[in-house]
Amino acid sequence: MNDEHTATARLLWEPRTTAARGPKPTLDLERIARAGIGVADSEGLAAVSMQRVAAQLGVTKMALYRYVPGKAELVAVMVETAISDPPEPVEQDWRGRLDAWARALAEVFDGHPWLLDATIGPRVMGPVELGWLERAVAALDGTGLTGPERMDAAVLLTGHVRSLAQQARASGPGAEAQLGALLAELMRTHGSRFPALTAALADSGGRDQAWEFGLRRILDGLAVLIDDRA
Amino acid sequence: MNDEHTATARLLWEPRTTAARGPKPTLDLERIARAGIGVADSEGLAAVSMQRVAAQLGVTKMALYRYVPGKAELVAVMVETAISDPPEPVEQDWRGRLDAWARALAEVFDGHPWLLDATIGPRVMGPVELGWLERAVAALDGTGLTGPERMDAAVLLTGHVRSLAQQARASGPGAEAQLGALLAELMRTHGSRFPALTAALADSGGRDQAWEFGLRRILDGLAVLIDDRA
DNA sequence: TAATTACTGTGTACGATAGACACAGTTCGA
DNA sequence: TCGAACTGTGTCTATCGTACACAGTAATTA
Repeated sequence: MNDEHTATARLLWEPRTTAARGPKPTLDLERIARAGIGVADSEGLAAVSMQRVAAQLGVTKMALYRYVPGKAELVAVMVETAISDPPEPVEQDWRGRLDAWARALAEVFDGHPWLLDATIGPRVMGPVELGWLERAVAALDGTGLTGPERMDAAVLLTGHVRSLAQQARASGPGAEAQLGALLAELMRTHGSRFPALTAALADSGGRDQAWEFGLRRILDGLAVLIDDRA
Repeated sequence: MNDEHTATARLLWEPRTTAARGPKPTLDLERIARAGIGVADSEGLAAVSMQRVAAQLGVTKMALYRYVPGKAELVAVMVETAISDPPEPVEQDWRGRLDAWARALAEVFDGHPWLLDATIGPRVMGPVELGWLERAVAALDGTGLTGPERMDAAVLLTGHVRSLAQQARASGPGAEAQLGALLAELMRTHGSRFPALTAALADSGGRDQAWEFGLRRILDGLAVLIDDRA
């Protein structure tokens, strides 16, 4: 029962207790998290090591273990810190609210691409992350959807944002753009094995609409259900 | 230019050349990949190390480097091998085809949960993986959608499948189910900060419909667009 | 047949990683 | 004033990916 998940939960949810005795701590959890975020932002999550973060703060790596049980928990705190608070709900209908929510979430992933790596797999959500979910569910209040349906809609939207953020990272600026050239090369050589793909890539009217396209489809699909309920 | 991505591309796309001279190889790429898949299936991607895979095959870890340039490429081959070929397209309308496609893809992720970890981030797709994309795009032939739109729809659907597979892993059977208990505990303590979530979880009619819910919403959204075109 | 050449798997070595543990210095409460 | 609680540090181990030299093997060539 007392495994790593509960340790993470305690770290993310329980209030920090200040030590009564002993020397003043040089650091605090927030500063450590920010240092880690700095490294991850500029060099990726793989570059985040205890050594690296500690060096950034002018301390030995072992000092960090006074604040964090292990690296996994450090990353969890980094995630919770990097996700800024969800935006204030806009005064519109459910569609406008969800639209704004999705765009704000996309901005978070855009600012910290490593969040995609750090938030994969089963894990404990912190209060800030749960706050985002709360906002999405709240945005659907008064639509006639049941509780589980509102949850499912939020999950669906989150999935789209994540998926497109990942896509953006692969085809975005920087050295990764070379991946596109590689794919083009492969399609030129083996294109005959993928006729539908070749055709689809050929008539490229306006590109990079995947984000708007998916968002509109999802909201349209929700609208069908909501209208049906009314 | 000659970086790791091109090495992966060569490994995945170019035909294997057999050595003219020298001792008979004890292994082949396929066996190595299967060994890695076996480890990943039972103990997760984190348990896949060169040592572990080599031991599984009765060889030293260094022997693997005769077949694979490095671990990253090994994982790429594992991915390409674990994703079985896409299913034969069913004889139905676009909606039936996409529906079947999505369910088949979900089964792949269900059988190899580590694929979620291994397919994150910018990377080179192999022929099998690209074959899946091809099938999804082909399923939308004759719908009046443009090429890019068909691509975007495929990406949207893939994102949903991935997202829900991840969700399933977190709340699925096994020791991870404890995460749900942890979340419930947190909601009991801090529930007042998340009123909409609390309400949504309270009136839980039928649970675990997120997969069907999302799929239906996406297909409905696509239907709106397709009908609009006609 | 003998020598050459290309390829195989192995053993050793190195740097980087996460983390356990003992220790000395620091601060507050008794 | 003394001891308890806490701090950051130095040392140590196990594990990881991988570079490199080496000896054995099989086909090609002389």
